[in-house]
Amino acid sequence: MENILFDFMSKYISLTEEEKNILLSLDIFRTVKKGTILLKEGQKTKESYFVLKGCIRTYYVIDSEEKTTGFYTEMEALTPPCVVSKTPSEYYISCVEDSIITVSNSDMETEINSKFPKFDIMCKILTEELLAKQRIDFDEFKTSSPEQRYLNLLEKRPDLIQRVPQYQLASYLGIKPESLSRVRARIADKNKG
Amino acid sequence: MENILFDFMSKYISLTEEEKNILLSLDIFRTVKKGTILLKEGQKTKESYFVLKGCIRTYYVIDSEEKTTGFYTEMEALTPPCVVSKTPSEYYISCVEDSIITVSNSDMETEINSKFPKFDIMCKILTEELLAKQRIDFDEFKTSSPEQRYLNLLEKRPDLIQRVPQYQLASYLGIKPESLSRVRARIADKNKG
DNA sequence: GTCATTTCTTAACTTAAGTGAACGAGTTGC
DNA sequence: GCAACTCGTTCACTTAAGTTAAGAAATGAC
Repeated sequence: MENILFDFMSKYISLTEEEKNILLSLDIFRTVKKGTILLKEGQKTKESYFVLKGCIRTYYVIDSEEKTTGFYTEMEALTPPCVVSKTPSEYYISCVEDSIITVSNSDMETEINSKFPKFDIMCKILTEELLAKQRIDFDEFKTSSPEQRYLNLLEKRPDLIQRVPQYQLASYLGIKPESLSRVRARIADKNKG
Repeated sequence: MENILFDFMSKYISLTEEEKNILLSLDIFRTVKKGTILLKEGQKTKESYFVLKGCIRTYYVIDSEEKTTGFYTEMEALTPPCVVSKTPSEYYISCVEDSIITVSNSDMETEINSKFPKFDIMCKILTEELLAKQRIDFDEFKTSSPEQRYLNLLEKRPDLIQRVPQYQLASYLGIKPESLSRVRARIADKNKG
């Protein structure tokens, strides 16, 4: 379990055994059951998450309807905007599957960053990469139709379509579940002839 | 002109006269005419932009149609994703209005950051804030209809609707110019009675 | 296993966005 | 001034998404 995290980190920085031990002593690993709610709307938190195994999602409740806006799977990190803005959360975070994650809080990160410049450098690189990736995702979303977005997802994250309920995928694609059903039917038709 | 930048920076860090002079010596200020293209598709660059006055936009050309995905106005910074990924740019950047901007390259930033830890801290805060803000913008986009998105823009960036051509706003809202015309007509109707 | 609940699909209908074309207002160039 | 262009709007028509409702399929609880 720990090795998954260290392997990931080794892509960005090299870690000594001592540094690894300090990370381990922080007791950040958690196993969470499917359906567990990690964060609720209105709640304040300083916690960030990193998914080692499984899948978590972010969703809003608008007019008593769930609107899923993000899925985080293996090797993906999530720092809720409310941690940065220091305001109550606008959305929920819950586990789509039984998952293994790390949970760290921002005070803890500040302390580690000051002790280990390496760690700080890694965070900076990760944040910049994430910003660029998210910018591109948003651009793709804006410039394509629901059907194109579904096909795009099928190509880039085919696993999501298998492991996540359709109604959650629908709002992730910016449409209603009924529309997603039709999109899928339309595509299946085309592939037949 | 310089003071606009220093005032902005002073919200995050305090600068000595010496530090200000070093920044000035880098010769990063540019005035650019409306229509100037700062970056072309396929081009490689290490440049980041910060708008002191005016407006620049990012757009893709897809099937020989412009798709505008972002506008950057006073006190907004833009580091193209291609600078982070070190690949050719997927989009264009051009000036919507005569503008005053700063142009800095990533080597320069690396050097300043290593000399002035303060600057590095500011960059980190800015990047994290931007990531959170962008995440929320994307979520709002996904969870709302074209009409709601237009109303949202009217509330949050009313200036944009005045200073930017409608056809550029349309793709920014994820729709065609004809649809934006209808949305506007619909809203005007509602306000009459 | 059965029952209850949740999730997915289908259908009929409504509403809005995409498409192709035309028109007028406003610019720009010469 | 006039022609050429750009831009925004409108229209008629097509296509697709939203809505409401019903039922089938899958899942979970016991």
